[in-house]
Amino acid sequence: MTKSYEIAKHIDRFMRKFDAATHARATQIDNDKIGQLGGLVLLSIADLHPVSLQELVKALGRDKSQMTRLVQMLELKGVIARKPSPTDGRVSLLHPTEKGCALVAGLRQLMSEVVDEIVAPLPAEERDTLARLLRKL
Amino acid sequence: MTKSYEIAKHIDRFMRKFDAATHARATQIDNDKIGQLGGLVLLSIADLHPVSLQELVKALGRDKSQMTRLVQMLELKGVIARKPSPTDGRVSLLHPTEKGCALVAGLRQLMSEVVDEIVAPLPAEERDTLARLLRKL
DNA sequence: TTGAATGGTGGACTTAGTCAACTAAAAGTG
DNA sequence: CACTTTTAGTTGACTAAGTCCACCATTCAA
Repeated sequence: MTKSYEIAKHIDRFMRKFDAATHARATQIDNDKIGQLGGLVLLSIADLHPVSLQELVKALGRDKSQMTRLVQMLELKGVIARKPSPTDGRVSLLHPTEKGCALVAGLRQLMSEVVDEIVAPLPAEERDTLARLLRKL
Repeated sequence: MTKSYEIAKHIDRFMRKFDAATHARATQIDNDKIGQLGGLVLLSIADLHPVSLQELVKALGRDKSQMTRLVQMLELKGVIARKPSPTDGRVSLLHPTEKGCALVAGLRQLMSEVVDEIVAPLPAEERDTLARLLRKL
């Protein structure tokens, strides 16, 4: 019987490994220094655009004030832009710029590599299982 | 075919969920404000003691300077103590105090609850699979 | 139409994480 | 043995991430 709290440690180590691996490679591609989280936000915007700040907050589970500042930073660096929502005067809809799209392509590539690398010790079948389980949660 | 970088997002969401759940409950038990990471370190010390700082660094994948300060904080709060290693004049070996042990019991309980809760949507069999896969990585 | 809910912003703060410089005790090598 | 190199740990200074709260402006609902 596995002590259930051991899972927490496994997850923590897994995450650290992931962070370390992305961080190590990111310097080559992250010329604008949008950072780890900035990259994640950019990827989400690319996937969901046009998307509101609130939707990003829900998708990524971060605080809205944090998201405000991340989005401002991304806008400043010119990788995303916003235009006012036609139906709601409060929201602006976010979308990647051309520059942003180029970066997104690189990030996706990088992410895939890192994931593949970390998940390498698992046979293909178990890899799929892991992905499926994570998706379920 | 799942885009492999999607896994990264799943993992991120999973972690956020986990953090939120522990954070929400921790306030009830964490009277000394040792914090999220402090709790993790304390748990590791309880599992591995007597343990050196260096071993903790490896076990948790954090920076050694960060670990120094976390350990200092835990010592200050009286949940762990250190005694010099008899065989190596550089290292001090860490172990939980009585107070620390009591806290550890609570933390383990809390962790288990959170894990169980998050993993609840999975049937028991898949839960085991997930634990096994994480352990492999 | 007024009052509550929602989307977003800003300030101030705590916790995490990183990097480099530094001490002191091992450990390896001639 | 004297020497260099490693290793364990500490400190300072800094950046990134996360939290909490007060605050507008718009929209929605009684």
